[in-house]
Amino acid sequence: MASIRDVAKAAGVSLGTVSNAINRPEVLAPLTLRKVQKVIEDMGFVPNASARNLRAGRNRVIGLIVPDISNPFFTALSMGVNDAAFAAKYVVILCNTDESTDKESQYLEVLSAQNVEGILITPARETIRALAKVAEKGIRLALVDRPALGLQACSVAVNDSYGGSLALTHLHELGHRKILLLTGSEDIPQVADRNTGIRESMKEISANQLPQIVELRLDSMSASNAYDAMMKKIESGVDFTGIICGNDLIALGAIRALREKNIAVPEDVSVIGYDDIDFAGSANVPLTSISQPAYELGYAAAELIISECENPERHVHQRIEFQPRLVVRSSTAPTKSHRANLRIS
Amino acid sequence: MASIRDVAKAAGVSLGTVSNAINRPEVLAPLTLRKVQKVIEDMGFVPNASARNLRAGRNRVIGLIVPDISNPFFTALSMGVNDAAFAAKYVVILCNTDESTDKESQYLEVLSAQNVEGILITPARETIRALAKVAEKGIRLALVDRPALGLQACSVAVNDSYGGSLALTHLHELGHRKILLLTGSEDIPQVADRNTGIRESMKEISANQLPQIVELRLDSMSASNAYDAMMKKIESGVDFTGIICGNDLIALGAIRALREKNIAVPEDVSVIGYDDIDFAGSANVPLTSISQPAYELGYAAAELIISECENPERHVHQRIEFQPRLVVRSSTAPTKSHRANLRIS
DNA sequence: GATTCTCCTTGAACCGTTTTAAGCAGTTAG
DNA sequence: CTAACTGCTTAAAACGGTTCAAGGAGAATC
Repeated sequence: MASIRDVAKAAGVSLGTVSNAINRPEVLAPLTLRKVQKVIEDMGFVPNASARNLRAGRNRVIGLIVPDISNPFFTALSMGVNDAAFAAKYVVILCNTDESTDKESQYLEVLSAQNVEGILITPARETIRALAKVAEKGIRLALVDRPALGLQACSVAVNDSYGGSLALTHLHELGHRKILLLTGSEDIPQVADRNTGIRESMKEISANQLPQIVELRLDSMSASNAYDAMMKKIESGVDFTGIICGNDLIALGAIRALREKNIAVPEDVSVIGYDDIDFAGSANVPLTSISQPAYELGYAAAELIISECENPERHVHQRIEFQPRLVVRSSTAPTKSHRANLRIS
Repeated sequence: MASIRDVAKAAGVSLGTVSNAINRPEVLAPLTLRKVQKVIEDMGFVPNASARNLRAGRNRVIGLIVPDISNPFFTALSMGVNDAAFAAKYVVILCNTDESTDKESQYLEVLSAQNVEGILITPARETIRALAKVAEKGIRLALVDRPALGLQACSVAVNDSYGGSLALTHLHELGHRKILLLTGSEDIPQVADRNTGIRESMKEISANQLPQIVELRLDSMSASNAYDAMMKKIESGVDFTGIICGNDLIALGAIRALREKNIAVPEDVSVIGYDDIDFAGSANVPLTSISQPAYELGYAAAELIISECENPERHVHQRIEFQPRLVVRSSTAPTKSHRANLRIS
């Protein structure tokens, strides 16, 4: 491996001059510059990042910690992060926690040992303490899809409360009065926020139209888990006409269970997902969902943290909020009685 | 940020002793060891990875370069890599090339500047030269889903030729004699290998049953691209009863186009995908597909390269090959004439 | 009591950069 | 003619670890 010394020797200049050729070409005499550049080119010299980082205290690496990369929402998000990082010549270490707080804190430690410049994280649960510890070490943080809750950090999020409200309002307008909420643990802030949104929009509904809501919490927000839970639920009776799901994967799992039990979607039961993943449109029953700009979320978050890294003193923490959007497809429909009512009126 | 010198001073020992406490605890007197460990604990000291790497030439980082992380096949693969790396206390830098050779070589350079210990790559096209250059710099390589072609490197792959053969044989057995091959550029080795497999199994078919194959090559193996191409193709006439797709996303895009043109799948046209992504089962028309053990592929590849990094002298390059598997769902069916024949006989 | 052996600990060299103060040659100003 | 300045280049000091030869203190051997 060629080092800067080898280049210097080959070019007949001092090592400092080579360094200048790389980092501050403007201070060199044009002739020297060209000579050195040629040698660099010829030898295929690439500066050693570790040495560089050691000296400069920077390494152009950021970490991204997500709960489940196989969830297309996070895949899209991570692509946004990667692209923004690439554009700024940064590199991303991807960490997948499987929604385990244990793995999350282990990754936090690994990343801090790696001396990454910043960490983008979608905390699985309440892990403020572990985060605060990392922040103490001078590693910059940005929270993705989650408010900064007292931490000195940027955050990028989707207005989940509004998203929950969108879902409920949609089902309500279609006449649904018995709604199943199929979601994850309330420890997950997004889940909690959406529930808040749902409750808030309940307040705006007149008492005689008030829907009744039953909650079913899943340990893990995966399709297979949702399928299992749903199968059980159906066996113990279908006392709902609409389902609001914590994400699209849950919705897909639920729909699979409903179909197997010969319950038609959306004729018998309407299902609404969340995230609007790429597949939502080409699913079995094309999914009505709440669309979140996942890629943009990731891109914005990466830009934020990189700008903080590049310019720490000028940086002010900020919160960027994206608005979710209702995408109506075929998995939701008016209830039978609602259709009848419409016909009458 | 505390350095090893601060720890040494606080513990009243030399800096070398602290280093030993961290890396070779067995050489220290138990008393000294405990004393130093306590100080490390108290100060929350974390060794600087750059300095460590600079000196030791190791950093427990590997790079993973994939053409399209939003493709669930690669998402699963990357989870396998991540999990294997995590288990070995390694960390993964994920690079997504969008199938661009340009981006690929840029990432190769970035990773080599970062001094990663190894690179796992699924080359988008023929990029042996760029790879050889990296290998020259002493960075270990392993090829994923692709043979090592003359490079001194491990490789992990699925028997693509057999996969192609599976697909063709399946359609052939269902009576299909006019088959559309909807795939990516033949520059992509996987594509080429599957085509080879298809050709080989053609040889085993008696001449009077020989299917006729038309190829349609896509620039990019995405659903939307397949949709567009398929729409055009249909408009110029449907002279096929079966489609073999380069991957499941292509299959989904194609099916969407077929449905929009009121061509029933599988009644009018059978479609077979490749990869058997999670979503294949809950698609619009549950997809018949060739299943590849993506997660295992990634896991095996990461284990291979990590073992090479840990034990370079004892390591011998090897090639692990997984076998694909046909998963029959609802997107393929016998042709009408084949059904008639069956009834007669 | 001197010599050898063990077991720990230490000091110093080194990894490959960036950075800064100093040096040098030629120009300009006084 | 000297002094100050300009424009480049250079040597040397970090950065924070790892590693290894060498040293020191006891214990064991002769």
